[in-house]
Amino acid sequence: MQEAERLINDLLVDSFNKITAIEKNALKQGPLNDLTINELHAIEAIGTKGRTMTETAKKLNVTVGTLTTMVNHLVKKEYVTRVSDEEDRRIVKLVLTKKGRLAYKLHDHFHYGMIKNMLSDINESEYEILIRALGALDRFINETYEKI
Amino acid sequence: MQEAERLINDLLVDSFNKITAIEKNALKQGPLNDLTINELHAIEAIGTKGRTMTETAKKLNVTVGTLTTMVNHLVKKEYVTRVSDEEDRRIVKLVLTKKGRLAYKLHDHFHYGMIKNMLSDINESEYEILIRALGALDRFINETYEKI
DNA sequence: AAAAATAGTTTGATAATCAAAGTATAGAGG
DNA sequence: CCTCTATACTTTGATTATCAAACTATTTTT
Repeated sequence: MQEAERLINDLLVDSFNKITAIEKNALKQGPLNDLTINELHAIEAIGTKGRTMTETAKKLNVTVGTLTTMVNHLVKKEYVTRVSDEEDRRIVKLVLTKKGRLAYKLHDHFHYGMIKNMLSDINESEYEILIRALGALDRFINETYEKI
Repeated sequence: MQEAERLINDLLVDSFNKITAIEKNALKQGPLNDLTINELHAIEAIGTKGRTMTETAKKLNVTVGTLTTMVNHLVKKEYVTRVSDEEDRRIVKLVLTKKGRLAYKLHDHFHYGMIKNMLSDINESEYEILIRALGALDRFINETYEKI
């Protein structure tokens, strides 16, 4: 690998691993310690507006079957409810309970702190450029991703 | 979360999720399809120079016990050998076999292609800002990580 | 020499995951 | 309106990933 590419690659891989570790640790210490990291990510994926099983599974990159068991746990722990669609009764909409929305907010806050720190070196006017750079990354990834 | 921070956060989270999915898929299709994604990452962590159990486990953010079972599989599949240290016989050094080094190279190549493509859409000024942002992210992450 | 520390492994339990089969509902074509 | 096909989800059976705690072997400290 070339020098610059290797640097960026290693920064990304290493950062990602460490973010996961930090997140896991924060979870274990904090008030949401009855959740696993994957369950928390499921809550994140369901979001404040709710999502169907298929949508959520796609966002998490797991099969719908895998999501079913995760949702079973989340329902038992009272973070999520299943609401069946009146129009099309095959569809299950996942909705966060009050407890679920609180978990969402706490996790959101955690991420916000991380990003704010990350951006502390970058001034207001450079935001736009960074967003453009990340947008390019996102476009490339989506292109590749859609081919899967 | 503020607007800009949320956007950057979502772009990053989404990108990482998709990179993982792309990687998993590439693995399943390619010549290394007897490896799971975690085993491949273990090979990546062991690296060309080899690493002890403790070092490797730390790099992967798993317990040494978890790593033991992964290494058992990798030894059975002939990607890794255990070499015990002559000086201190408690220490096990993990070393890639020829097959393991090939897997390492292939995975490395895959990452390189991804990063190269990702950067091809990004112009000079964006590139610089991206590196600064990643550097800041890395510093912040390491600071936080060390406290765990 | 005994005690404490360190490096790994094993064990027992739980969580994560998938592919494939199964259930229920909706839509399309005759 | 019936049948066939497609879609949305759940269940099942199996494998993999993971941890904490107990255990083994070796080294270091006292």
